[in-house]
Amino acid sequence: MLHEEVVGRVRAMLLEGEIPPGARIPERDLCEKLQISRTPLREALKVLAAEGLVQLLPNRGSRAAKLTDKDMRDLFEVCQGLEALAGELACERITDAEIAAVAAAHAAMAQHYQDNDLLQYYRCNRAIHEAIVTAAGNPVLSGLYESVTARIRRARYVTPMTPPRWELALQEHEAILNALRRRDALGLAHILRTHLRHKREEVLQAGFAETENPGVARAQLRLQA
Amino acid sequence: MLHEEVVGRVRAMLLEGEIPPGARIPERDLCEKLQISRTPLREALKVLAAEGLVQLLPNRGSRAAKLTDKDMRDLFEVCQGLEALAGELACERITDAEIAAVAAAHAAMAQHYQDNDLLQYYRCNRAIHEAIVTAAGNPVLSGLYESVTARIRRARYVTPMTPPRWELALQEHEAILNALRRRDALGLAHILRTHLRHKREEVLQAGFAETENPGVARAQLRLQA
DNA sequence: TCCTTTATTTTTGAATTCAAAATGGTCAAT
DNA sequence: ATTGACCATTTTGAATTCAAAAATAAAGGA
Repeated sequence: MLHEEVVGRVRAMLLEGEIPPGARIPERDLCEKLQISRTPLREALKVLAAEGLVQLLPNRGSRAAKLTDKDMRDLFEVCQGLEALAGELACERITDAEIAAVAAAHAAMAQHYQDNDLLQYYRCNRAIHEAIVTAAGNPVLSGLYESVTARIRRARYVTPMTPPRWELALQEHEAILNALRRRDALGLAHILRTHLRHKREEVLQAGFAETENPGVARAQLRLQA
Repeated sequence: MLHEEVVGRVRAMLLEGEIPPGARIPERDLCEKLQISRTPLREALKVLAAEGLVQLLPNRGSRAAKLTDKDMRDLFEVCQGLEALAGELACERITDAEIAAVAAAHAAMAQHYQDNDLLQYYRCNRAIHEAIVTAAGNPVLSGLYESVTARIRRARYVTPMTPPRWELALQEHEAILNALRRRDALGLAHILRTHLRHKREEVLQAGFAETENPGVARAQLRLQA
């Protein structure tokens, strides 16, 4: 179905930053680029607006949602709560095979840490957290988590990780893995909460939200190109 | 804007049960009823599908989502987690005025309990929980909570409350209020979790009412004929 | 020169139209 | 009588069209 396809493509463009936060989205241009008519695109925009990725302005079109500092804090809080919940549920339901998968991802991540490969490290990190959420066996939870993390990821293109922070993160991950192995629900929930609080502090401290307009100007240019 | 209006109207129809779970939604009929063209209605249906209230079948139209037992359990689990998070946050941020409001609602609820007025009791109950979520001061959280509770509410039109259950619920609410007054975040989170687990047991045990699916009904009729 | 006002163009919101897929019904064949 | 193929009708998916609102450009006056 075309509709689903379009939602996916546009969502990807938003998450990849191809359409930067705050950028206006001229329907006609996007239609041309995607080779579709306006009808399915507009449907997709409404859906993405409901997801919080797009902002609709009455009679003035839509723009990519721009997150304020407060929005970011809120998203992190919720993400934290969802992960803690996922951890608790995962402890009840996770299989040995799934734990092994998490352990493998953790090992790979540690290796990337040694190699100082930040990008690959992030990939593994995300895989671990997603594996835990999946292990919770709750599609509703998975859906909300996906939605929230997508919005967060979109805002921070790059997080500068100081060495001590990085080391701490790794230690926390080790603790997470151990709690999972012990199937210690409360312990895991607690670790996940502090782990994410640390990440939040990192991101918020870095100051992701530039309120200047040059970014918007660039957005228009890139979209036309 | 028409689009928002339509989403709201159709969502209400779904939540009120005017469109029962599992029912097919013929676009043309609904357009006629709402006096609009198909375009805005279809946009609305896509949004509601993203919210989980409507199910889209490729080339076969849409139907009101029908929740399975598992879906219900998942929703409750998430709702539980969200409320616990809201409670923790509320303890940090709630004002004395807001606490007073919760206390008032609680008192009213206790009165309705005395009067055996289940409907009004539910109204107050919901108001209390929503007040706590609001007091968390996190719009992202509020949005997700709203979405999840809406889906839950849709499934259970009526929950048969046995007297002992009801009494227990009231006691738990008393404990919730006290924890709020003490601003005891961990305590409140714990109480909210058990409180909602009890409610979930109630609902799941009752076997939430399944309204008849027209398609199924017709199939059965033809079989008998 | 700058601001206000008006006309033109562009863009959005929603209805209509068109094509494709599915549904329902009829009729022949076994 | 039941099954299966074929055609008509309905319904959906997406493009196009039309109207209204906003943005832009232009002209006139202080």
